[in-house]
Amino acid sequence: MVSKEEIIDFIKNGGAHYLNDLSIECIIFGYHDQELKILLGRHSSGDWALPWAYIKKEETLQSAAERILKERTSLENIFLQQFHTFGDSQVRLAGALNTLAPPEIATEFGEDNWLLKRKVSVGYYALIDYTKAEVKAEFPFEEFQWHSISSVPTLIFDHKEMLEKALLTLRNQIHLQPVGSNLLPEKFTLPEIHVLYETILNKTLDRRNFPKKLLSLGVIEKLSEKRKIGQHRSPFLYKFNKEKYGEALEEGMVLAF
Amino acid sequence: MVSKEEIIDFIKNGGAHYLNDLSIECIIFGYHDQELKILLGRHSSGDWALPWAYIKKEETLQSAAERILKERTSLENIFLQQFHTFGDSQVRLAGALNTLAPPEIATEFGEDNWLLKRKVSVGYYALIDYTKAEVKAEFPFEEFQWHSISSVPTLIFDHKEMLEKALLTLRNQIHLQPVGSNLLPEKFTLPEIHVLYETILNKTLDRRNFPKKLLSLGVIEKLSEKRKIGQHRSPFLYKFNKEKYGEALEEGMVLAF
DNA sequence: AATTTATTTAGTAATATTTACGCATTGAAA
DNA sequence: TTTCAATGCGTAAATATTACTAAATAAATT
Repeated sequence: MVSKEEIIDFIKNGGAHYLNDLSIECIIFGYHDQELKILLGRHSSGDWALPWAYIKKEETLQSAAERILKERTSLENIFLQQFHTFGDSQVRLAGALNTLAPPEIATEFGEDNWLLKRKVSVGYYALIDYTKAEVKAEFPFEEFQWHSISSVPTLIFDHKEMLEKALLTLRNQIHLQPVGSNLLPEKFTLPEIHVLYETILNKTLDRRNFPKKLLSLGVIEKLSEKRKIGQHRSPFLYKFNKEKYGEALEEGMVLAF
Repeated sequence: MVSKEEIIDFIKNGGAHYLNDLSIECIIFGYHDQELKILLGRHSSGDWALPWAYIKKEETLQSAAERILKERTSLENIFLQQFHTFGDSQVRLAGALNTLAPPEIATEFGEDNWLLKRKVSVGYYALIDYTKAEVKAEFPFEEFQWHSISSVPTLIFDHKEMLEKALLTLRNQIHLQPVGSNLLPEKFTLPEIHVLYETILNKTLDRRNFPKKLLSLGVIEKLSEKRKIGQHRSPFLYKFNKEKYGEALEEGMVLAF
């Protein structure tokens, strides 16, 4: 909970502590019920947005992104990737992007207030285990919610474009690095990872051929354990082979889907 | 040619015209004599660096990068790709990165001069036809020279890391998009494109199988024209199929090498 | 003029991977 | 007991990749 005095102080004096020309936006992907989801926050104005924050003058980009992530989800040591820096949209160039700094701020705090300056944004995306995230909001957000990427509400600023670019990057990256270790629980089924890949790639993959590919790489291993799913045959559980997965992340691979 | 007065004005008052927390660095790749080369500039201090500049407050990132490129090579409408934003190295955090602003500037122009502030850098790489570049220098550089990527001089700031990251990005990207259209002349030989790919990938590709791959994609086409190379069999010339090449850039492809 | 040298062209064959697809097993609901 | 549908477990054909040799070429050398 942030008091009004703290908000005013932030607006007036924050420019001395934060980089004035930059912000960080974080696209937080989770996976649940065979849907890729993103974490969105609602401003007090009612607008939905990606998680974002300013960068402290002495803070690295990476640690700033990690801070945002921890503040929103309570998670640490998770997969976090810088993907693009945005600064060219009209909304960013105009410098009128900040719901913290409505028009009246120009009269109350001066036209050269740091919040009225153009903000270039360094975009990161994170892949997290949905079940482990403890979502929490704080100023300037009132609440956060998970949304399926197939039903994203209207987003402010250029956040729609940012989300699209993050998805495109993830979609391309999937050919060069395996994905899933961060999004799935430790033990998962073939249908779960299958649908995850189909969701990211936005295409249909043959249910009988797809597992052969991952197994031939050695990034996943079959367990003897099964999961009861009700009135159908119980699927086997699988886990990631940390060593092979790590090698595939490190050295790259090229997978056509 | 920039006068001393202009330099002083730039140092004193540039902060009102340029983003204070950001710069742009440009890795300009060319290809010549079967070597990948980069364009480097020498500061008056003797240090070698990547081409870089500040971003005007009203300038988009893309047009700033295009401006740097045109100023250095006289070229327009060329392949230019943002690849990573850098800000976390000690040299950048310390804010002591600028050879324009040596220690005495803190006394002469004040410790809060815009040039002494930390600069986060948005990195772009360009792929240009070496034969078309008209290289020219201006303040703060004294001269520019092409260097083979296998014999790069010591670079200031974190420019070595930036170059490495650009190469890595290019190396990864080559699996998702064809490369060469920007680096090779309109007509080229198989050995030329073969060595280009080998140089970027840093691995050996079979001389007999490699062309079949590009031909099977349809991105290159064989001409009936040959190029005399002296005391050996004249190789055929090839050209890019603009349509197929454009499709491969647009829709992506996945090529293992 | 013949021979040499080395680059390039033009393949073939073996192997690996991908693609397409069907049938059997399973397990709760009907 | 039967039904339904998800999952497991394949096989076969098509395609791509990999490994590699020999022929053609063209100026230099003898």
